[in-house]
Amino acid sequence: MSDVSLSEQEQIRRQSLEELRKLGIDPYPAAEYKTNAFAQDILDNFIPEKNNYPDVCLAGRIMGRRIMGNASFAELMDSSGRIQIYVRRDEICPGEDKTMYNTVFKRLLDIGDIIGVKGFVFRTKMGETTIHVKEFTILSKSVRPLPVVKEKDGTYFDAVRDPEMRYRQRYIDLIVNPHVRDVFRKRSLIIQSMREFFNSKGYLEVETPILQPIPGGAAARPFITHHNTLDIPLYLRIADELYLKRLIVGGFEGVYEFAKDFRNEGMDRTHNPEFTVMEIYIAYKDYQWMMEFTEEIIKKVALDLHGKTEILYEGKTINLNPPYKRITMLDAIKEYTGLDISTMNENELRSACDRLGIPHTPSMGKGKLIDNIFGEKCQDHFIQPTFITDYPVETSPLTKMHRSKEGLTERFELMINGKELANAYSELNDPIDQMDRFREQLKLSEKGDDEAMAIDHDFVRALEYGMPPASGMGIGIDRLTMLMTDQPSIQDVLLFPQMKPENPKQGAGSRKEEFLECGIPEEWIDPLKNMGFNTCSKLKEAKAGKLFNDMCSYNKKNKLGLTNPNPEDVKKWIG
RNA sequence: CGGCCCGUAGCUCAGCUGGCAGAGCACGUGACUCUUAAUCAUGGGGUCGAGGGUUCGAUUCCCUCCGGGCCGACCA
Repeated sequence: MSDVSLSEQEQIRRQSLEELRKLGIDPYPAAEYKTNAFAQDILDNFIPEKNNYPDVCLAGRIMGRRIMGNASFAELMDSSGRIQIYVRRDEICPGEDKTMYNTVFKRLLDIGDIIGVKGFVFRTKMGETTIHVKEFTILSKSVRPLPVVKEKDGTYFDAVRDPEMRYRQRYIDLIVNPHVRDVFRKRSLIIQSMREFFNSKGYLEVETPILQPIPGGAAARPFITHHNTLDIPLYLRIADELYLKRLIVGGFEGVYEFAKDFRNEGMDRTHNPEFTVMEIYIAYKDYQWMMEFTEEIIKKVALDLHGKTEILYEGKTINLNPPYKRITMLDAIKEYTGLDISTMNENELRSACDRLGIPHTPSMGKGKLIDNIFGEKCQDHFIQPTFITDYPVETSPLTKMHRSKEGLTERFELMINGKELANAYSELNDPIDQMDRFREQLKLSEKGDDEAMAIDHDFVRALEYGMPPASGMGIGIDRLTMLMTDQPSIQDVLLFPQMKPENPKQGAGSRKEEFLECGIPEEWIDPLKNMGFNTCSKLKEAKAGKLFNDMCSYNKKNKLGLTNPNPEDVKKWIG
């Protein structure tokens, strides 16, 4: 019984599956398979003179085969890497019955199957460390052919590069592009390195709500959802800042969270709707202290990952060794535009934007205009790590006013490779000022800024009880990972980046019942769909004679063994 | 949201100004007991992203749609 919607290769593999079962071999055994070695360990540590791997057992996926008759080589890939195995007929099958080799190994196994092998390690004439297999076990049969990627001297042939396949079917990407697994191991290491550092300082890792009644802590459009029992809207968090600061009010010295945040905005090379941010808040510190702390974090991550602070990103050498350059936002603008905007009012800023050719809208306040000038004219210049400090109050509603500079706040962003990597402040802990700032946001919102923050009354209430002076900082983990692993796109550092839903290969088509109502035998429904008649109405457009002929030849060609319809019935279906 | 490019066998990709849909790998069959992008022989495999239009004839030209990429806009 063959299914014509499957490709030839898939059908053959399903047949192999049946043959294995007939031979009494379970293609998906339940039992634990105890291994005692990994491929990479063997490759690294095997010494032929010592014969130090006389009895190994390992499991993995078959990635390539070279069958020469009564002996074969194959590539086995486990979580650590690839190793060659050597299988000889008369050792797999010591007796008269050569089925295990001739039939099972040579014919019924395929690239992609997962097997376990037992044997000893040796080195071939060609000098390759290889497992001489004495016994193998099928652990999982693959019924869908894997893309075959071959490699010689570091050059890959037919590598899967199609981004759509790589991101939609990440499992394939991980199987056939070994360096991809490395990227995600490094991502894990980065997080581990930071967590270690924070824990060593005694800071507490916490978890705060993802579903929030008021999405606060950042300027962004949220995702909205609905809670049925409470019958209220809830928002997926855009930041965890306001909750973490409540915990500082609560008396913790330092709290941090690796948080998934969600922003309902555009997607591109550096933006995914859900992304990971590490936010940390520490009592009795200010943003000056936080700059040094941030330098330490970045340096430690670089050292833990690469053993050095010089990294290469898109061909550019970036030195992450502190101290990093510091420049105020106003000085940066002065340096790259020649304009001193420190005394300009909103109208003067608008004409400055016009002169610089920077677009702006009436809904933009003073802060956004300054931010725009910086973003357009300055940001790209900061390739080496640079702290941009002292942001205008209008774009920093949660930041303490600058201790000495009017209209500015104690805030910095860390720029690396022209991109914002971290954002930090001396946290605003004056509840009256905070309430005023929220009200300013409300005005912006009325002006048409749909990203202005909503007032979080409970957060203000918390501040009213008194929050110690504190400094907080957020690092984009995805962007940090891109930087540290030299990946060009955020999709390359997210295991499952957001994609539009995939188109079903052939539209849903009419339901089975509709075909049955037309009088079409059940066994013919799928074949008809495969012939292109997805819907009953489409079928009715066909000519009866041609349809009858097509069905008979389709039946014959695909060896379906169905009863051919008779021409009279076909006429009736079409009506 | 706009501009440019892409979608052909399981995978990587050819396919010219419109004329029977191709290659390599993979797969099937046969040979081969240290190969390594194994080799040799031989065979099968396609809704050319979907729908419509022009045409005697469309993978090719035109339109619409779907999916993807790059650049820009919006946005951190």
